Amino acid sequence: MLRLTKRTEYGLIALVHMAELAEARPAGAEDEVISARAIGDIFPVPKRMLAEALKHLQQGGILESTRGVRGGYRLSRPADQISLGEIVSTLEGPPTLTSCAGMGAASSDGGCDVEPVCPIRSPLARLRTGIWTLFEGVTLQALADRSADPASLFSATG
Amino acid sequence: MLRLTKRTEYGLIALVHMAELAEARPAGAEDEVISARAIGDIFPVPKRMLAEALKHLQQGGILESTRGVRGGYRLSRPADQISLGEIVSTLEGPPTLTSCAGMGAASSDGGCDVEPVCPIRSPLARLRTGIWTLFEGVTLQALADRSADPASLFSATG
DNA sequence: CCGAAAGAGCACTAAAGTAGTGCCGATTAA
DNA sequence: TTAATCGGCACTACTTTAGTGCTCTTTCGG
Repeated sequence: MLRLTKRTEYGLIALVHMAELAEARPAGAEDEVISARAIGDIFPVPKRMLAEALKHLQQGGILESTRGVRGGYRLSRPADQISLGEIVSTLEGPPTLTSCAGMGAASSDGGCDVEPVCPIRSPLARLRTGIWTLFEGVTLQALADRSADPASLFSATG
Repeated sequence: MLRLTKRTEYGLIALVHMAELAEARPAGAEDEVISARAIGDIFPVPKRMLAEALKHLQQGGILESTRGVRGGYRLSRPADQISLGEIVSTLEGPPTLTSCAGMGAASSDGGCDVEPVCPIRSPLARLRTGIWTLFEGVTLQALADRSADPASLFSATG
């Protein structure tokens, strides 16, 4: 029922924490990293799941990793250039809303029987775009800025 | 991953169809009903699932039912007074986005361990409100009006 | 009264998705 | 060399979802 997965939650928690770290960091220390273990010590979440989320975020280009002792992760870009849409899309795929989302009209995709007469396909696709726009309009920076006016979460749509 | 259930899809298909029927109906025939079987004959969906969805919609006050031979369902209100939010909420509960949504700060709800230090609870709650606002802003009328300007799906936010 | 059509309720199975864990390999600083 | 760390594969258990079966109740029409 329109719920994010735990892996996404854990990834978001870690990302917000990393954004806050980056904010507080002195100039010249931009390449400082934090390990999955260190994050797991701060937040009471299953460490392995957290590591899974971080791995996916690295694969998606949101995090950069350094291996070996004193290795860890850091944001690949400033937090205001990372959208919630990109994060969610990386961790669990784009929101589909319906099972037929993303399918062409071709039947070769093994898709929806209703498609030829479906009265909701098109409007729901538009709704999905609306939701997606919300996600794209929220930056990691906005998520991490806890002192901000609640209304400022959405950069564009307000 | 942010997907509606099949039951919700089937319910929406039926509702849109019923809205179109109501639109085309002559004055004085407002209490005309359509049976679950008849809808299932039109759209290639599992008839029992469709019936489940209609039953829930009746329980939620969106549909009215007439039992017995020549019984069936009809919208309990004009289509422009039924929001997508109400429909989705009836068929699968309100969107929660996170597992901790809707929980108070009390620990008695068996809730989230992270809550005391969770950095994403509050912003995600706001995001959830944003999504919910989208759903509330779409009426069954707008869903059913296929000739309309695509931009008019959302009555308020545009 | 009887039978058929229709909704209402309950319970069940099977498939899919999610949460979480185990294990081991590769890399790198000390 | 060792230990910390990321990286990849696979596996189990649990929950949700999809779909079906059966029976009861209501109501129209004969």
